[in-house]
Amino acid sequence: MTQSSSPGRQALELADPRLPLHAKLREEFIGRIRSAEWTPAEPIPPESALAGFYGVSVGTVRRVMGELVDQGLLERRQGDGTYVRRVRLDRALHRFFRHGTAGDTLPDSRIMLREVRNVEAAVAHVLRIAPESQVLYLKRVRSREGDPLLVEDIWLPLPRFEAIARAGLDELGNLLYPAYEELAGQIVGGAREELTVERCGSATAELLGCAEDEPVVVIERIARAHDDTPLERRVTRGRANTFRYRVELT
Amino acid sequence: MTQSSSPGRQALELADPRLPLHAKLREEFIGRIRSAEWTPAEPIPPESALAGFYGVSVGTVRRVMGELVDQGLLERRQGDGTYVRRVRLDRALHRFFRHGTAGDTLPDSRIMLREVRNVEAAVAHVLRIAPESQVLYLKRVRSREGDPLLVEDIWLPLPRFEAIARAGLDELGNLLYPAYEELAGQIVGGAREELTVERCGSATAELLGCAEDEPVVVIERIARAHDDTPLERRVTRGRANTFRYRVELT
DNA sequence: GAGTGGTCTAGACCACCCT
DNA sequence: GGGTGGTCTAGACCACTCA
Repeated sequence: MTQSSSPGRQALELADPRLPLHAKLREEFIGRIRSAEWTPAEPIPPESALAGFYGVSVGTVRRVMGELVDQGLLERRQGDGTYVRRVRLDRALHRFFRHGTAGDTLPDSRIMLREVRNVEAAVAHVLRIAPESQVLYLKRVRSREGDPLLVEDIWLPLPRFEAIARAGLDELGNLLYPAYEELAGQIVGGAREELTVERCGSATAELLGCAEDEPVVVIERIARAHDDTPLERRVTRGRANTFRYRVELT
Repeated sequence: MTQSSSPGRQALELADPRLPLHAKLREEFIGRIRSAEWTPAEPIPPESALAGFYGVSVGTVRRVMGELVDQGLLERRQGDGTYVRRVRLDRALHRFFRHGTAGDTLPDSRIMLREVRNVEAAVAHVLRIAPESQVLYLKRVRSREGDPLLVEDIWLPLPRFEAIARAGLDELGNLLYPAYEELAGQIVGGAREELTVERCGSATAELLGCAEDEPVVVIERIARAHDDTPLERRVTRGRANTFRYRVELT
């Protein structure tokens, strides 16, 4: 603590000096995640190394790590290391569409359309890209046991996702986010979803096999990188009578 | 640590001895909350006292307290004490009904009907009471700026909530949970909510001032005490086109 | 001013994963 | 066996709240 010129002390002073140590450390760690200096691909440095580097005790590092784990940014694996966590979509709203007796099996997905387009104004706005940009548009239908369950519209900014435009449709498979990471090097760090209800349009009605005025649940998602760059715009629709969302209040 | 006969050691051995100390302590503390030995009305004993009583270090007590705070069971007030937390309904689903330009102001509520009834089978089941029981039924309309926004059906088991049946309607006021605690001594510790969509029935349509086939969002709630006893069944309905629910995924 | 929770340290020992 | 995270201790000092 007398070594005021150690590298760690120096780095942490960038934050408000009135903040407690653990708060400064947290800012520091979040910065490394945002800047993609730490990625899910490999473990971050061990707690003892970080403590030494920043000139703080291991207990303080552990405390901050624990907070970031609780917050969902990091993931600890005992005996192995601590990793930046991949986004977990267990709680994504579309998982609350239920269909018949089907359990938690993943629906099959089929990409009906993939094309490069000029971006619509509303999509450009939420993706925070220029109005004259181009985007990759995907239309996808997810079904269970042959019955259509969900219809999805997906917009990806170009050229960031050019690899997805070029990839074979079989390479994209059932889950898109791993493909974003492996093919385009884009790591999704989080997402916001909004649920509304509307009456089914004719196009959606045909794909879902339902009446035109039947209520549908609409889930609008914006997925972002750890540094908050919008990565994907997605709108998912499914029949409202197959939807049941559960939440615990404490 | 050599005092194996201290009162604390004894008490903690009730749990699985292979469990780490902090896990046993957590079970112990949760037990005291469930049994209502600790209530929101007064602070729980200070950390130092608990550490002494159980024969563990303050750090271990602090760790467990922190976990219970994160989990929403406890609430710390620096310089004052630690309290059992009252349930927080900030995230209750009905708060995502939006109406015109109105901000976050609480809607006015009006109790249209209050009566003692024989319980319906479905309600008896979720309240876990006998099928021949009686319940207190409330019908409530919540409005903003004079426009009806939500219609609520509420069932409370008797005789547990007899005080609510006898109270003046003005004593119940806008918020029911404080009334449950103050008048009937029933402390709500948590709740589960489920969201579905249905078409508006004629009775609800009249109260909400909308068309009969218009989609409505239905929120079914079961509120429970800390010991898991079901306390309240509530069904809330509002027009689906005023509903927008937002969730962050991490 | 007394008592509470909040911060931070230093270090011992354990449990787990890898190769 | 060597390194990682996990548990637990003991104690110093600070910041806040309340009477």
